[in-house]
Amino acid sequence: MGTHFKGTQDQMIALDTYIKLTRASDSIQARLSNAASMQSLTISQFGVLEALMHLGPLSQNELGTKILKSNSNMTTVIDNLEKRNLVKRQRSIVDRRMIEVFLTPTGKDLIEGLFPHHVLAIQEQFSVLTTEEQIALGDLLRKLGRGENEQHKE
Amino acid sequence: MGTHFKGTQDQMIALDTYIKLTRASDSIQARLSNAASMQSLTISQFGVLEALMHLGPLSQNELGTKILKSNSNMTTVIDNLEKRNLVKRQRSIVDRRMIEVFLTPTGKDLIEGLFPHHVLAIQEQFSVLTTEEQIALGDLLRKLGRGENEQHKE
DNA sequence: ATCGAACTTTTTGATATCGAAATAATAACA
DNA sequence: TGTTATTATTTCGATATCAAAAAGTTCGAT
Repeated sequence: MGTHFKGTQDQMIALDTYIKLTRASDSIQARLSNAASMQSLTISQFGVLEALMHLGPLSQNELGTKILKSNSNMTTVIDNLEKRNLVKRQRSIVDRRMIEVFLTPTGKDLIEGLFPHHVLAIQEQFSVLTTEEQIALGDLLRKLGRGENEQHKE
Repeated sequence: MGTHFKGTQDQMIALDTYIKLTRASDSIQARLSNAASMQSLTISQFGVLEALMHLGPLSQNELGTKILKSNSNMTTVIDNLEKRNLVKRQRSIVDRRMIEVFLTPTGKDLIEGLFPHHVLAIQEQFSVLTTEEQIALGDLLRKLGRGENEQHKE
């Protein structure tokens, strides 16, 4: 147990697992960020391009929901993608509050070229685990991500 | 499988597990950031104060290693903690390249007051998993965080 | 038809985060 | 003893990230 904390057994295990979760996620993220498959895209930029590739044009709000980022952050990320001519904005005709974000041909080519390499990089990162371990891990993470125990409305 | 990607079975599982890892980590982080136990501290600020509380004075470089952040980032984080009088810098006498970072009395009181609540918040987040599940999860995450398969020097 | 609630995006101001280059100090070694 | 390599921190410029407030749009309910 890598901690200097003295509490109940239950607390120590939770704290230890939390530290491992953070470290594993940060480490994987850092390794993937440096991978050639990311070119000069950030994780969020990559996530936006990937969502547009798989799902077609989306509003900024929808994109934010997909990649778990705030709306104000989406404005910034889309700004930077637009500067590089990878996406285009277009006010929605049906609901003028929304802005539809599209891949440009350049953006489409880029993400379609990078994505397969990205998958290979991920596959390699996870190759330290067997298929069964990955599935078991995914199950535990899913429970954690959903976080069902919500009886704490302070 | 929540993905729109067609690849080998192995790739799809790795990609799916990767997405779950990212989402679980982001979700937990976001919930803890909003918890009362964080007061107005960021995750990194909290991590620095916690390390200093448990380990005593450390150099910025050591702190960066502990919380997995770059040296230049540590300069910024320590700057902001210093502004709020929670830590103090002092050039090391033995090696004048280093800066020792200390908790001020205010900083010490703050982190000692917050830490137990932080542990409770983490314990609650992880209570969706049994003790055995948390231990199993920790084992898988440890392997992943270490990332042994390093035969990819391009 | 209008008023107010709800929704989408932007702006603003603060902090985080990195890599690269600059600066300063120590260590290695010839 | 110099000279070079290494190490620790800072600065700079770019991007990310959030919450809160502002601005514009739509919707609901009268």
